[in-house]
Amino acid sequence: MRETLTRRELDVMAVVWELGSATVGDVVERLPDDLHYSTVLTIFRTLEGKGHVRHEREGKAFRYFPVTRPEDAGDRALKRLVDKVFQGSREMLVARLVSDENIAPEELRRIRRHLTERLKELEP
Amino acid sequence: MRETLTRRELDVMAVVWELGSATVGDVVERLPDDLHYSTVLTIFRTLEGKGHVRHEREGKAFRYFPVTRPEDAGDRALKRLVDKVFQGSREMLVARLVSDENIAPEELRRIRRHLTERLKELEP
DNA sequence: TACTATCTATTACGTAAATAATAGTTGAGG
DNA sequence: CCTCAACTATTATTTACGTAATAGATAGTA
Repeated sequence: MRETLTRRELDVMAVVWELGSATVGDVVERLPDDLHYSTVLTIFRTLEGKGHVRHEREGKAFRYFPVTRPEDAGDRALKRLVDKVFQGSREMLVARLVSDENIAPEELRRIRRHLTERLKELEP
Repeated sequence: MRETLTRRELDVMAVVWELGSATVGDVVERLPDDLHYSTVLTIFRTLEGKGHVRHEREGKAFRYFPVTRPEDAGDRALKRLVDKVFQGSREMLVARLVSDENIAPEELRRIRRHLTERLKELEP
């Protein structure tokens, strides 16, 4: 249940998370590089084996539901990124994250507001 | 030159970035799981093939220098993370990033300050 | 200059990942 | 109730990763 996702598996999970649940067909439709139906099915079975999704029958097809939340995968990836790429500095990471020329000021403000809230939690 | 890094390659690049440059020995020393000398050498050759490092002779050994910067790898990883895991929301990413119980308030303030600076750049 | 410790180069091998062909199953419409 | 399109199950192939053994080169030192 705590197994790491490969690139392709992440692609599929992204769709499942976004839609809330998904069939093989849903995923095939959405992924840009068009994979064979059976390819996606194989990936789903792997994901199920790893405990990231479960399925229910729906007509003759399977519908897959997420078991792990995106946050779980995200936390691990973020930790790795901070450690290996940004030399342990969360600040450096955020700096890069907002270095995009096209970021909306409103988005920056929202993020800043969130930090303020978080500060209040830590220092009541 | 724009090729993606595998886990192991990232481990090695992390050392190169941190030290500014590194020999095979440097890397073997620092990586926790002790890899064989020739293993690390192989990884360096792959990295060189992908354009992430170059080398100069130093005595009889090679010294490897980074060609790509951590920011480059970081930007790609962040984009992927935002898109696939955090459904396009940078805010959600930051929220997770600072959800750590042990984060220092001072660090939060530094990040917030940075956002303020960035806002000034965008809205002079 | 010959020896030896330390490097690089070459080659190999097991495992995991990615992809898909093909065989078997199912359910809805004629 | 039979058929066929749409699914799942099984099996296979190719490529990428990770790791290392071994062979060949090099440079400092006795």
